[in-house]
This record gives sequence, C-alpha cells and structure tokens, in this order.
Amino acid sequence: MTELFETGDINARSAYIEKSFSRLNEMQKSAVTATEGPLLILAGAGTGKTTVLINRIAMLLLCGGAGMRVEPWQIIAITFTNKAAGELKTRLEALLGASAAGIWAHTFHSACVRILRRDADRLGYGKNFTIYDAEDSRSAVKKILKSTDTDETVFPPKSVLSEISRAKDSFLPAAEYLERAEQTGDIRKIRTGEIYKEYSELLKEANAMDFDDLIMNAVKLLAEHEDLREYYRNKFKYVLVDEYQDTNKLQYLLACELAGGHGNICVVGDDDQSIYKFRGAVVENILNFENEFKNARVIKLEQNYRSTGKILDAANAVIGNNTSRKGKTLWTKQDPGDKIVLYTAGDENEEARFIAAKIKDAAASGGNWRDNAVLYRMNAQSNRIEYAFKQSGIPYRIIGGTRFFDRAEIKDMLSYLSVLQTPSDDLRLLRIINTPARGIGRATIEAAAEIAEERGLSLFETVKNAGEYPELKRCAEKLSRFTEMIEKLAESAKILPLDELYDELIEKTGYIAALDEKGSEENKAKAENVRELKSSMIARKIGAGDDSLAGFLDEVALYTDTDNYDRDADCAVMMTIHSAKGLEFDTVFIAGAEEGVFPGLRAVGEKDEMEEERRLCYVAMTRAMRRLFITSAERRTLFGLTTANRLSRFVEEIPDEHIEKPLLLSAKKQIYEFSPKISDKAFVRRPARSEQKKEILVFDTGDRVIHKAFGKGTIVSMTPMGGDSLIEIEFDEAGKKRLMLRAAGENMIRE
DNA sequence: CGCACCACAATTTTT
DNA sequence: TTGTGGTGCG
Repeated sequence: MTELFETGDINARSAYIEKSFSRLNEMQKSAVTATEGPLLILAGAGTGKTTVLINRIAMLLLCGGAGMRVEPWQIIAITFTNKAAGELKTRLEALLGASAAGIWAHTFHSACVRILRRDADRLGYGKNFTIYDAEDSRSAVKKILKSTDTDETVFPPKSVLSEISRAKDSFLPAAEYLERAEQTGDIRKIRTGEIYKEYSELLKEANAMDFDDLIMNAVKLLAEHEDLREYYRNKFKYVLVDEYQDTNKLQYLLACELAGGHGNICVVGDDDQSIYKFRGAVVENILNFENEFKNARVIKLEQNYRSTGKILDAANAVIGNNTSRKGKTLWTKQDPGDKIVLYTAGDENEEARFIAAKIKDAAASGGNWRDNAVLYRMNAQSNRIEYAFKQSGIPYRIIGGTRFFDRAEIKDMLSYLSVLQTPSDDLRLLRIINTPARGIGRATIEAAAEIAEERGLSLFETVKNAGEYPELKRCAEKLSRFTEMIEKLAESAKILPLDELYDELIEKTGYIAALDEKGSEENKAKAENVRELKSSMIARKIGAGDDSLAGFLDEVALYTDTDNYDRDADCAVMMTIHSAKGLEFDTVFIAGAEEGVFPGLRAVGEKDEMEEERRLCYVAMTRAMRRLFITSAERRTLFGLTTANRLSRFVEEIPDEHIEKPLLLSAKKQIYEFSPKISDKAFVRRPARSEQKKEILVFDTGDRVIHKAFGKGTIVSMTPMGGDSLIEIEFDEAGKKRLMLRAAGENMIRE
C-alpha cells in the first residue's frame, strides 16, 4: 500500500481516499485529512471518534503528510485506557497489516514506561524500576506515618496521597514542595511536605515509581535532557491524544514536549464528557486548546450514529444548562424513537425490581441480556439491584469493584515476581516474607528493619546476612532459607520461560500448598486465582509474543478491570456511570435520579461540581442506543439512613416531549395520603404503572413466603399503615409474627 | 501467629 | 448498611 505514496500519483491517491473514506461524513473527512499543524477534534458522544482516529493514521501512512512519506514509528497515539489503546492497535492492524506494529499506540502510562525503561537511569533510577499501584503507595505512606509517629487521623493516608498526587501533577518535587510549605509557615503543609519527601525517598530506594511518577518522570526526562527531547521530537512527527478532556497538567505537558518539534498535534475529545476533575483532569486543556496552540484548527463532530433522536435531544437539553463548554449539538438521521421513561419507585428495592422486570420483559421478547446496562452514581447502589437480579434470575455482571489483580493472593504472587527482579523493594518484600507463614514473626521483621535502617541497607540484604547480626541470630536460619529461595528463583527467572518460572515459584514457596492445608471454600477460590494468573502469562505469551517477567509485571501494573469487560458474555451489566464512558447499550437504566444521589450531595450548591455531575448525566444518557429508562425512589436507604429525596434536577431539565413521566409525584402523594384504602394490598410496593409484573412486585394476603430469619410462612393479613403496611405472617416453624412490610420485604421472597 | 471482633467510614477512580 | 482494616486475645 505504501507504493501508493511512492508513485506520487495524485489521482490514484485521491481515488484511494475517495473510496476508503466514502463512509465518512464531511466533518469526519476533514478531521481525517487535516494532517498538519495543531488540530482539535471536538467529538461528541457516538460520533465515530475512533473511526476518525484510525482513518487519520491510515491516511498518514498511505498518503504521507505535507508531501512527505510517514513511517509507522513516526506516529504516537495516546489514550487513557488499555482497552482504547488495544482497540486502536487491533483496528490499525486489521487495516494496515504488519506496518501497524511500529505505531506507538499506548496509554499515557505505558508510553511513559516505554520512555523511562530506556533512560530512567538518567534520573537516578534503575531501568528495571518497579511500578507501585495505589495500594503500594498507600502502604508506603502508612509505613512512613508509623515510623514518624504521625497520627493517621490527623494525616489520613488518603488525603496525604492525594496532596502528593496533586503536587506531582503540578510538577512539584518533594524538596520544592517542602520549601514552599516552609515559606507559608503552614504546619500542616510542612508536615505533609516532609511525608512527601520521605515517601519519595522510600520509593527511590525501592527503585519504584507510582502512577504519577511515571508521567512526571517522563516529562522530567524530556525537560531536563535535551538530547532525549530532540530524539522524541524528531521521531514523533505526528502526535495524537485521545480523550483530551481528561488530561491533567502533566499529561498536557507531556503532549507538548512530544509535539514540540513538528507541531503536528491532534487532540480528540469532548468537553461535555469531562468527568474526572477529581482525578486532576483539567477541562481547560480542551477549552483553551486554540489559545495554547496557535493556528489550531477546530473540527466538531456532531452527527451521532448511536442513539435515537429523542435521547439525543434530551441529552442536548440537559447539557445545554452548563456554561463552561464549547457548545455542540448532537443530531442524527435516525428516527426520534421512543420517549425516555421515568419511573419513580417507592424505595430502592422497588426501583431495583422495576429494572429487573423491564429487563426480563425485554429478554422474554427475544432480546439479549447483554443489551441492558444499569448505570448508577455510586457503587453502593448496586447492592439492591444485584439482589433483584438474583431474585429474577437475570444473569448479570458488575463492572468495577475488586479487580482480579488487586486480590490479596494475586498481589502476593506478583510481589514475589517483583522481588525476584528488585530484591531491594522492601515494601513488596514485607508483603511476602512471611506469606505463607514460615515462622518469621513481627519481632524479627522489626529487628531486621531497624538494622537495615541503621546501616542503610535494604531489608533483603540485611535478612540475607542475618547470621552477622546478633539480634537476628535466633531466626537466622529461617531468614537465610527464605533469601536462598528467592535467590534461586531469581536465577531461574533468568533462564526459564515465565510460566515455568511461575510453576517453580508456586512449588518453592508452597503458596498453594499452604492454602490447601486449610481447604476452606475461600482458600480454594484463592488457589484457583493463583493458578489463573498463569493463564494471563500464557495469554500474553501468545498474544503479545512477550515472555519476559519485566514485560508481564509492567502490563499487570497498568492493568484495570474494565479492560477485561467481556462484551460477548450474555449478561446484563451493572456499573457506575464513570465506568460506562465509551460504552454503548441498546437499553440503559439510570438508577437513583434524585437530588443528593445524582447529582450527589456534595455537588449541590457548587457550580463547578454541579456542571461535572451534569456532564456525568450527559455521558449516562448518551450510552443508550434505543431505550433509556431513568429511575428514582421516593425514599432511599443509603448507608443505613433513609431519606426522601426530590427528583433529580437533570430529569426536570429534559423537555416534556422527550420523557414519559407516568404520574406526577404530587399526584401520587395525594393518592397515598387521601385514599389509603385503595386495597388492602401493600400499595407502598405497588408499581405506579399497570404493566408491571404484579406477582414480583407485591405481596398479598394468602401468599406463601420465605423469610430470611423465620423461614416459610403464609401471609395472614395486611394493613396499610403510615406509608407502610403491617403484615401478619403465620410461619410454619416460628409461629405468628407481625412485621412492617418495608423492613420485612427486604428479607422475604415469594416461595 | 492467626483469627475474631469492633470501630470506622462511605461519591466517582481511565493508570 | 456494608465492607475493611487494625487491634487484641487465645
């Protein structure tokens, strides 16, 4: 294909462009063909952003840029998620074949790792540095707090870490941060600065970098070393950044450094989908792009290929209430489609059952489970929905929560592997030195740590020569047995393929054996996970053709669970709105549309926060292709507290012609207050809409039920009472009980 | 040394 | 309400 460039035949080339880009709309075409200079592509949700990116790269490779041939290795495309980077790579390979392999398609973090692996020694790190994840960082801070007798309640590790993170984002190293803190005289800041300094030293000694360090050090490397800066600037003629609205200051700096030579920077993003301010994302990066880069072109993609008209109009209306935005209006050639449906339930349980019932209905008429997604603001909301799904037999998956690679047993194994590479990593060593138990107790470890501290040695070195220290004499044999094992394994690491090394590791450490010893269900699952890790290694060997320990650890360190979201599994999906960004579903449920939940309590009265919540709402709505349900509850119990929340303002912002509200809240309330004798059924739990599956949603006199605590029984009577119902149940075993339905319903199902 | 119990906190989390 | 992490006891 590259011959096309060689021939220089303009007609042939434009014929190719014509053919290959015929599926693109006009705006997409101009976004693809404007290869030179700074370009901002404002791509609304579902406007074919990835397609544009792919075609743009293909265009560069096939037709060159500015009359010059472009090589794959001259292009770098940076994304945020591994998934996005992987998708880019896969699609490019499909389009361009082997030549795609040379393109740098990376996440910010993995691109930085690649840069740092090459030259980290210039910053005083070993090239085989370890990557610390959030948990590692946390234990590092905790360790420092403990060793300096700092009260954790006064300096919570979490806030210390976010302060450190913010400092790094501002490109402020510990020494400078501390200096500035001292100037202000703010004792708290000074203390934080001291912790920051110790934290940096601890990581440096362990030859480790945290997530922020990866970016900061890459920027530092380029900023401080002209030869490297020139190397990358010359190398990368074309820099592309995806999800630009989510970049933080450091990432912006990195992009600038890389694109500083040729000035061909193309950023793609949507200011309306900026939802990571709390992680340091700076919307201004995208809002000010035209000021930062002179002669920047801006192309808006507004034609949406995902959703029906009403969904888009509703989303446009909601986001239109934000002021800090460039302004876009999504449109589609598709039909207007159905109205959005609002359902206000009595409480979160009924809300969950409504969602479950709707999904069952859809499945009954031939739909796939996987076409349904339930999105919520907080993970805490997922519980009731999960319960309802279980009750209705809906197969489901929850995205988020504990990641596979965050499980204790997996982190143990990874720590072993990491220590083989970097024995001086005290933090990781501490994790495994007595896991599984090998009789190295707390006292021994503390003594060793003290010696190490005094002599400026790593823990591993100290423990290795335990015989030399009287304090460790008693345990010396156990300790050296441990270090010998590690050293032997480290030798094996040099010669064995990764998966075989792993077998040996399991064998020598006796990890699985120790789990099997107390063969509880939990331990069986853990052992299974430990074995499962091996398949990740093999998969990597086959997939990426990489069999190196270092490569595996890198990938795993930068891995997240959303990467592993399997769209083929036929399950309904539940996740937070944040996790849903970039995904699409036929039917979407947005649960918890209440003031105080969504928008969250903290955003009420805060303009910027509220705008971010509104963007979140926009993201949620634009996930839906065909059907969108928004649900709320009149009363919601969250963290043990029951509150009555008003309907979310975002729902009120949707024009009436696009949303179906079954019954006005006030009207509903009147029914409750003035006609409590509508029936002796538990009207509290009855759905407002007649099409509900009553048998799931209400209990009635005479029903057979199973109660969590009292077992099987029959409902004898039900009396409406104060917005709830008093029910009497004759239990087979436990006798007659009087219960309030709202409470009992939680623990009770139909037999 | 391991387990059990209690206190405590709780938006969101691409890496 | 739920999960997690730290402490103290057996």
